Amino acid sequence: MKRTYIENLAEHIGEDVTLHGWLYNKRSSGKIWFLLLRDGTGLIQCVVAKNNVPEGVFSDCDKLTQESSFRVKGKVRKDDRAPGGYELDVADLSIYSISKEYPITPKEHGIEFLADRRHLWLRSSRQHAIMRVRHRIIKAIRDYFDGQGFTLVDSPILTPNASEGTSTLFETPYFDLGNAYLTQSGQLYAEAGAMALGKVYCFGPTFRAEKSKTRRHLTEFWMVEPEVAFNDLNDDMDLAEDFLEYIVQSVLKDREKELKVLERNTALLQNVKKPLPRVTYDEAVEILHKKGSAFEWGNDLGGTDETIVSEQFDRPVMVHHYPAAVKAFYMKRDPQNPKLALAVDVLAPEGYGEIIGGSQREDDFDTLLERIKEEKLPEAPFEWYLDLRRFGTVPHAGFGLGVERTVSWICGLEHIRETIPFPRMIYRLTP
RNA sequence: UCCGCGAUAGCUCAAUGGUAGAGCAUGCGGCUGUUAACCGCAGGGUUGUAGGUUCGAGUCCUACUCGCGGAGCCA
Repeated sequence: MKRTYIENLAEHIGEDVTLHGWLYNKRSSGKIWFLLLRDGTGLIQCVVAKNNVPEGVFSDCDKLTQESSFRVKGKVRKDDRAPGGYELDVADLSIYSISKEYPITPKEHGIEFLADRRHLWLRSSRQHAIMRVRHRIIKAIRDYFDGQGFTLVDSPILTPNASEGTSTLFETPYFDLGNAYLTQSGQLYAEAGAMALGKVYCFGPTFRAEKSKTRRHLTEFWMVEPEVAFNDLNDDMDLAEDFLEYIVQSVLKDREKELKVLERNTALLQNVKKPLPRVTYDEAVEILHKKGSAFEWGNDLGGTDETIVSEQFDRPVMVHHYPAAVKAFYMKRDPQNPKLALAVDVLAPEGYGEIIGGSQREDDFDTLLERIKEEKLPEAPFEWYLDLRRFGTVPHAGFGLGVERTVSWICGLEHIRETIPFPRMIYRLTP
């Protein structure tokens, strides 16, 4: 008999099917077993009545422990008592493997215990839902750019230098060429791509060796970075808001069930539509002062400041024209006011903070060289980057979206460590 | 790096300085509609480590280890 998946059972009502999976939980009542089967696509309760199955099958049910694997044959029945709406009346069952003392019980566990068993924790319904949302977000990202005529130009992971100079990077010996560093951003390479192909994006893992110890940080995370030749800051913001709307609406449309498992208030996500509010850094500082903050002009917005600003809006807010001093060397200064950078951060609502950071890039050779010197960066590794300004430089802009922060926000999670299958944090390298 | 909190059964947690306990999980028994099922019985402990105070320390003190949360940095 051909295999059927739980997510497709609606098409098989009244039919005999064979399901393969793992035991999520079971209950018994003397001469009847209720086996909750998990197959990766969903959950279904299988009902085993002693009188309806061959000799031996009923006693096999007794041997099944949590996460034991088995296959089961039976008839699909619609049942309003079942959480999924369907049940399976079992005619036969055979065991693949008996699981011995599965550590993650259907009770509460501490975070360290679960993190140590991340490889098993992924089987639980909450983690299952998060991974499904994550996948849909990544698909939306690719669909969006592919559908807009962007070309994927992946940046290298091993790089000779820091792209922004400030962060602490992971270092590794590289043959006779000294040390290589794990990339913290593909942006500089994406700029080269944009000059070659016009509209590009890179999408891959990035690494930060900073000892950040918060619910918003990982040492290894995924970032998607579009870069567009001839775009200015306003074009950049237009792209960011259109992109974000597409991602959120795609998830709402295709992952309703998963968001329900996560008990996410989707009303707040429905709001994520164009246009997103745009405020200047100056206006953001005004908001902070109005709310009683002692924030000083010239500083970067901290986590708490971001939360106060984003609380004033019912959807993500774009903060632009930051003080140049707190932003990276490659960001273009505002011609109207050289103290400001043509930069934008998109802050997610509900305290989730910065999910996008972007800017128009410095396209003038002399100015860019000056910035590199100001930041005391070594010039040699940036020679290729300066070439982009030597040979047909044009205005261009782009941004980076942090995938895990986006997943965390859309799922409404407490901590970013649940957004990636195997999180890497300052004190966690395993499993 | 700095500040705060924590570590007791496999797990989640209780225990006024005076005999270390419960629920879940595990094992055995009962139940033909259970929904983190329920009922009965049983096994399960070097209280993170090392010192100290005390007649007596899970509890008080010191140091260390590990973890959690926050700051800084950032997506």
